[in-house]
Amino acid sequence: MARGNVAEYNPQEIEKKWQRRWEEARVFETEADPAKPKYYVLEMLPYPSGTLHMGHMRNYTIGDVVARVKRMRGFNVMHPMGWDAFGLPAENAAIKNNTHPRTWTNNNIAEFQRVLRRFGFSYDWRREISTCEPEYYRWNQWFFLRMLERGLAYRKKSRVNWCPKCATVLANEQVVNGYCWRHEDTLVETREIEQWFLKTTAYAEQLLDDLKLLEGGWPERVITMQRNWIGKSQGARVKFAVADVMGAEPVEVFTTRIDTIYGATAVILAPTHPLVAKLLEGSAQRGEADAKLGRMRQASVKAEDLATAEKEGFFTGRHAANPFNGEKIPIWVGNFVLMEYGTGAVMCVPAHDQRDFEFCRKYGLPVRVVVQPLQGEQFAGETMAAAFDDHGDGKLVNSGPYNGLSPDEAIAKMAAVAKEKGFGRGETIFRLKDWGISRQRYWGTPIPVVYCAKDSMVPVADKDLPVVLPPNPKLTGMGESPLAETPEFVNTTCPKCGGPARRETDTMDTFVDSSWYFYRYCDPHNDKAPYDSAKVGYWFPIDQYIGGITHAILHLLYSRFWCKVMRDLGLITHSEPAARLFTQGMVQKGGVAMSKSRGNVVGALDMAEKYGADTGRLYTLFAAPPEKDLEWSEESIEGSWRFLNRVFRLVDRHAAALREVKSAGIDTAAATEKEKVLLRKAHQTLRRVTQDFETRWHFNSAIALIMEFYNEIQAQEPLEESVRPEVRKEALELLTLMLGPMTPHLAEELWEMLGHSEGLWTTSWPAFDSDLARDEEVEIVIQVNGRVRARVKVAAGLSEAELVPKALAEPAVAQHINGKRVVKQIVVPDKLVNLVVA
RNA sequence: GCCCGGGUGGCGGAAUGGCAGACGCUGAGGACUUAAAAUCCUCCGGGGAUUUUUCCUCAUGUGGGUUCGACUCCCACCCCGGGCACCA
Repeated sequence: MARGNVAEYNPQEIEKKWQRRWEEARVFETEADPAKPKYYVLEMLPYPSGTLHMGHMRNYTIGDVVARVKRMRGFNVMHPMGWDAFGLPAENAAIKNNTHPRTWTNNNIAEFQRVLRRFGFSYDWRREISTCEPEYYRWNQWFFLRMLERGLAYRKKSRVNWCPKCATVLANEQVVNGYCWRHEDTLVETREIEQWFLKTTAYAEQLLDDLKLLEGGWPERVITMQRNWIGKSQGARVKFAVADVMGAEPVEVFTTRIDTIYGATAVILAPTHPLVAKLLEGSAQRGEADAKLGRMRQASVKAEDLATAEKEGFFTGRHAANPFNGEKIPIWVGNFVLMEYGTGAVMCVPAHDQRDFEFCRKYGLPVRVVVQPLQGEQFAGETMAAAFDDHGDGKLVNSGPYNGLSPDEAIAKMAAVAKEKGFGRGETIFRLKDWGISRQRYWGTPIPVVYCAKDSMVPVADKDLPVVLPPNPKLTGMGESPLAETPEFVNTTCPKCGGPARRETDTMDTFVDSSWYFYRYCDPHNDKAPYDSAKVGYWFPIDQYIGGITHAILHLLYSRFWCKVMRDLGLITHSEPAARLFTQGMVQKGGVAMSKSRGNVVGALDMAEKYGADTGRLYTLFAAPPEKDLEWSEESIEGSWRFLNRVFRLVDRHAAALREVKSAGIDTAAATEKEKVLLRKAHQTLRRVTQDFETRWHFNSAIALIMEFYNEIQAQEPLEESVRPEVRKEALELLTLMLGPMTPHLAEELWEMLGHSEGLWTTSWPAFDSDLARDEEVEIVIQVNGRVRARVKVAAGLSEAELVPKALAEPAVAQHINGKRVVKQIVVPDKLVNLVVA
C-alpha cells in the first residue's frame, strides 16, 4: 500500500508474513536438551468459551514477552498452550443448541487457536493439549487409581453443596459467600450423596510448610491466601462428661485456649450436633427446644447474614462436668457453633472470647475471668467486654493449681494433664477440607470404578483405561448424572468376577484436569505414562507461571497437592510445580473486568483487524504495569498505533541507505557530538530496558524509555549530517531489537528492511556498552536547605572539593545563603549538592 | 472485625531517600492542504510576582514524625479495591 514512494506500515500484511515465516522455520519448537539452560514459561490455560478479548491477550502478551526475551538471551524456552476443555458450559450449550459438547468445544478451540495465532504468540503448537481428549483424561483416571490404592481417593456419604441451577455438586471452593461461584444470585443448598473425595487434608501440613519454598517467587498475598485457606489451628480436644443422662457419650470440644477452661461457664453444641437429640430426650426443655432447633437448622447460610446474625441458643436442660475441677456447667445449643469445624462443640468462656461473651450476655450466663494482664487495669468480669483473646502476657487466676502460670505454660501443662488422665489431647486441625471431585455431569472425566453385587466397588484395571465417555448421551441438564441415563455406558462386567456390574456415573471436577496439565506439555503424546520423568526432570519446575489472581486458591492449591502426590508416587523429585508466579491485573472497561456477560469486551480479533496485533500488544503493555488493573481506553490505543507508525517511517526513511552497512566496529574515538548523543541514549536505554525485562517487568516504563530513544533520534535528524552510516545503523538496530519481544512482527520487518536476511529470531539480545552509556557531562542540582536553587552542567565524576566551589559560585545560591554560615554540605556525586545554612 | 493492595495533573501513569509529573492520551494554538484526515511544530498542575523573561510559592488522601533532603521510611487517621470471616 505504497503512497508515492513512501511505504506505509501495514500490520495486516506484515503480521501474516512473519507468522508464516516463524512457522516454516519452526522457531518456537523446542526439545529437552540437557546441554542448554532451560526456561519454562507458562500462562494458565484458557477455558475455550466465548470470545478471546483483550483481557486474555494481556495475559498471553506478558508471557510472550518473557518467552521471547529469554530466547534472545540463549535459553531453551518451552512456551506451550492448551485447552481446559471439559466443563459445564459446554454441556449447557449442547443442551441449548441440541448439539454435542464436543462439537461446541472443538469449535471454540479452533476459534481460540486462530486468535492466538493471529497475535503471533510464540507457542510450540506441537505440544498443544486438550483435556477432553481420551489421550489426556485417561491419565486423570490413572492418577485417580493410584490415589485409590493409597487411600487418597475415597467415597463417603456426605453433605455436599448443591447448586440448584447447575443441578450439581460444588466443591467448597466453588461456594462463594454461600452462593454458587457461577451463579452469583443462587444460594447453595446442601444434600446428602455418596461422593468421591481426594484427601487433600493428608497433605495439609506440607501444603502449608512448603509455602516457605515459594517465598520470594510467589506474590505474598497469594501465599497468605493459601495459608488462610489451609487454616491451621493448634489446640486441644477435651471431653466433658454429661452429668445427668445415664450412659450418654461425653461431649468433646475443640479449643485453642485450654488455659481458659476454668472460665468455661457452659458447653455449647452446634444445632446439627448428633448428641442434641439424645440430650433432649426426656428433658424438661424438649418442647421449646424443638421449635428453636428447627428454626436454626434452616437459617440462612448467606455469609453477610451469618456475620451479623444475632447469637441464639437454648438450654438443653442437661449439664456437663468440667474435667479439670468437676464443676457442673449447663449444656446449650448455639447457632454460632459450626458442625463442620472442630468437633461441632465448644466450651463457652465468655471472659475471653467475643462470641461466647455475646452469647452469655444475652442468656444471663456468668462471666468469669481466668487470665489477668500482668500490668495495667485488671479485667472485671461482668462489666467488661470480652478481652485478651490472643495469648499475650498474662497470668492465670481462678484456675486452681494452674494459678500464676502464663497462658502458654498453662496450655502445654493442661494438655499434658488431659492426655495423662485420658479426657483430652493436643490436636492440630485445619480449615482445609478434602476435595470433593464427584460431579453429576457428562462432560468430564469418568471415574474409573465399577460396582458389582458380589465384589462391591472394583477399580478398573490400568490396561482397560481410558474409560471413555459414551458418544451419544442424553443431556437434560437436570438432577442425576447423564451417564446414569446411558445404559451402554453404565452396564458392564466386573473386572474381578466377570459378573454384571454398573459403572460409576460421576465424572471428575475439571480442576482435576488443570492440576497437572503443565506436566503433560513436556511429553504430550506419551501413551505409556502421563509423562516421561526424564523430560519433566529437565523442564521442571516451571520457571515462570502467569495467570489471574482469581486462581490464587483453587487451581494453585490443587496443583500443589497433585505435585506432592506425584512426588510420593516417585514420578518426580520436586515438591512445588512453579518456582515463580506472576498474577497480572485485569483489563477493565467502565471500571469492571471485561466479560462476555457484562457485554464490555474488546474482542481480540477486532483489535487485530483495526490496528494489528503489535499495536494491541504494545498498548496492553504500555497502559499500566502488568500487575495492576488496566482500564481500557480507545483513545490511548491511538498513541501506541501512532508510535509504531513513526518507528516504521523512521526506519523506512533510512533503511535503503543502510542495507549494506555493518554496525559492528564503530570507531567511537572519532565520534561527532551528534553521534555521541545518539550512542549514549541508545546504550542508556538498552541498559534500563534490559533491567526492566529481567527484574522488574515494568514493561510500561521500558516502552516509555524506547519512546524517548526514538524521540532523541528524531531530534537529531537529519542523521545524514554528521552521523556516520554505521552509527545510524547501530541506533536503528537497537531500537528494533528492543521492540522485538513486544512487537515481534514489526521488529522482524524492520530488521529485514535494515538488510538482514536471517530473521531477528536468530539474533541475541544486545549487550549494552557501559562506556558508550556513560555521561560526559551531568547536570548537578544545587540545593540550599533542601530547596533547589540552581542547576549546573559539569563534567561527570567531579569530586566534592571540585563541586562545592561551583555551587557557591552560582548567583542564585549566593543569594539564598545570604551571608549565613554553611554548617553542612551534602554531596551526591554526579547528582546533587545540598548546602545547609544556619 | 481481621489480612493484603492502593490513593500523584483533565486521564493512564513515571520517579527503588536526591530536579515531582518522564512517556503517552486528551485539550488549545500553529504549519501543510482548496478542505478534511494523516503528519509535523509549540503550549498544557494551582497561586502570585515580573510582564513578553525569569523568579517566588503551594502541591503526591489527611495530620504528625525521622532526615541536610520524603511520593518514597515510621506513627495515627480517612477513603477506594481485593481476600477471609460466628474457624472455637
